[in-house]
Amino acid sequence: MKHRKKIVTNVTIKDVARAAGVSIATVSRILNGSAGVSEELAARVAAAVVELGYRPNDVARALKVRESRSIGLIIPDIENPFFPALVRGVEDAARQQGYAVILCNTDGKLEEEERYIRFLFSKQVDGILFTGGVDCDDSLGLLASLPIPVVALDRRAAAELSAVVCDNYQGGILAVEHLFEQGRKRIAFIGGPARSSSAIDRRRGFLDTHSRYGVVVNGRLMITGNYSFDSGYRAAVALMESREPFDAIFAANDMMAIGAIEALTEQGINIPDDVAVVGYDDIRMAGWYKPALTTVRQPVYEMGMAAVAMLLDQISGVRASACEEKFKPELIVRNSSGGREGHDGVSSI
Amino acid sequence: MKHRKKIVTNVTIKDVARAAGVSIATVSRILNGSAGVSEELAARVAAAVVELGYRPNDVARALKVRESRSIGLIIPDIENPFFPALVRGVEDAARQQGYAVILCNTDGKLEEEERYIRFLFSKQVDGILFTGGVDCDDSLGLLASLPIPVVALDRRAAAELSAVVCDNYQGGILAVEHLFEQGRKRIAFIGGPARSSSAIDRRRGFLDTHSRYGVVVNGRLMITGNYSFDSGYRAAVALMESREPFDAIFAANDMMAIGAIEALTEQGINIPDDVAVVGYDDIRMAGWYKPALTTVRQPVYEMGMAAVAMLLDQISGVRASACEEKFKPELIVRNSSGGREGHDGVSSI
DNA sequence: GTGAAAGCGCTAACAT
DNA sequence: ATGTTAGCGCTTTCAC
Repeated sequence: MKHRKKIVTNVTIKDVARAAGVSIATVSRILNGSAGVSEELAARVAAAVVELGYRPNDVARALKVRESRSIGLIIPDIENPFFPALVRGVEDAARQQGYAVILCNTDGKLEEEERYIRFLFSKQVDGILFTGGVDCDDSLGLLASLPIPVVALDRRAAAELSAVVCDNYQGGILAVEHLFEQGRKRIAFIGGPARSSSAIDRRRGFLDTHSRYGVVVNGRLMITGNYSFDSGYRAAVALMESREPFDAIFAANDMMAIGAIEALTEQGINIPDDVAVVGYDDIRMAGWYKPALTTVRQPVYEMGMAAVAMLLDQISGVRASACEEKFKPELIVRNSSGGREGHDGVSSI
Repeated sequence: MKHRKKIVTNVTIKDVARAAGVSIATVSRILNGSAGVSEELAARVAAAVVELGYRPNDVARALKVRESRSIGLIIPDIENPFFPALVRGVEDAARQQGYAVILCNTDGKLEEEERYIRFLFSKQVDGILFTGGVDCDDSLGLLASLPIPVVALDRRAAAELSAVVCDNYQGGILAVEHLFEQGRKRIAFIGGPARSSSAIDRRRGFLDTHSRYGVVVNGRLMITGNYSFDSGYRAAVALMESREPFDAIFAANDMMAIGAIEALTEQGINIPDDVAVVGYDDIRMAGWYKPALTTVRQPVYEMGMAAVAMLLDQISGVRASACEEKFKPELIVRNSSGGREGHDGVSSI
């Protein structure tokens, strides 16, 4: 461990100016790379800076220039395996531009969302990245009322807000087409919360693909879950108890798919021989699970990065109007659907 | 969506004062709940606040009182399944006290750690929660040189820093005792990075328990990994190639345990009949994996909360000197070690 | 009980 | 090219 002087009192731009024998304006100019400063003074100031261990006070700067170089990131729950990659994408992009990201977990609760929105506003964040819960319309209204750029993540653009999403409709199509190609005809659907835009779009993809293939959907094979393991488990139990025959399940996320598989397996039903299962998201566990889960991948990390880029464009005024960036989902075929990829070993990690 | 007025210009304490017909000092007193303000003025100010939609500017307050009510949280990688629960614990505790948390991913790289430490210092965070990489001694030195409270997380307290840890030595003991109780005698060890304090302590628990049971350790059964799935996989391959007989593996984290099981299973080795496996951490996947993983759980969420409590104590000056809080690990018996818990279904979720 | 005023550390006119 | 100064929004003495 290198020895370092303990900094006791915060050293300010004033101290640097005194030490270098210049005015604070000159120090500020040099620090900010403004043009028109002599080599000599620049050197003297630079020396004083390292000598004193000076670091600019960002909150003073923020107060002066009305820009905190920080953004808020509101998500339901970092412990939900869908979010870490998203957060990492956001953080990487933000850091690259010198922005701090303040993380906010709301559990999708409206009151927490609004609490955090106000909190972030007080903190003077330059923008907010928002992934709300199912009933986030009120929050979106509050966001729209604030004079801060906002981009919605993984939620369809509402009102005049920008958004970064993945094409959930297309994802639903991908899943069902794959199942049809495997020769499955009676596909059960375990959906997400009724009002969630992602859930709605995936469901629409499911239904439309059936029409397009001329297959009639059995409504009793459609169940609504809430994206949790438990709801997937319960959905599969309900499916079995209904005694409606089915040879496949498309679950609107991986957690529910895994929950369903657990329930099915406990009853001696073989995956994929008896029932093929396709999930959604391609969370990390999907590749390790037995059977390895066929799923629809969203480029979550990239979406996080894109959202930051869009937000910063808005902050800097490059982009004024609301816009939507839509990513393409990708079908990842593994064992649970009986796809031909076969055993999914270490190579998939 | 409720209708809300779009706030165009930021309204300041001055506007509120004018609207309420009082001085800004009075507004400030009322907002901060200072004693000695008349009911009447308080009401008038409160009315003006809602009328104008006023929200205090935290960065001005921070500049004035030299306290930003934000803390930095430095971790290697939020995508590592160990960290989400930690981060959530930190965030929940921080929010409860009105603190914002700035998330920083370093990938355990020294340069990123130092970059972020300086960044956070400039941002005037009131304290830093630090989980460094393997070689974080330099970072710890830098941290110690700053006039900001710091608590190390999941790392043994170095220098004069406070720390929140889990008893890794005890965890190692738990794992090995369990394996001995299952009648296993030839236990392989897949350890973490040589200089990581957690890895060292778990290893020490492994070794000491052997001595205590009078079992001599076969050095060729001890392999060093880096906490990744791949390194666990490779370790198991090396173990098999060594042709040393072994009937159990204690891996210093769950990812390596799972990697090892994949490698073993591919060679037709049955878990737990041929080889019992115990992991460490109890990441979420451990309960879902097949076979469900016996592991040593750390109370990660609680550790995150405790770290915030300790940090805030230090910030407020309640606690001046460095201290260490050590949590107890817990053995979670599942199928991979042949423990008697039997099938681990939905109940474990 | 209330107000006037100083000043936190910085940037950006403006003046020289 | 460099210095002087006002002021960002707030809290907090200090007077009254």
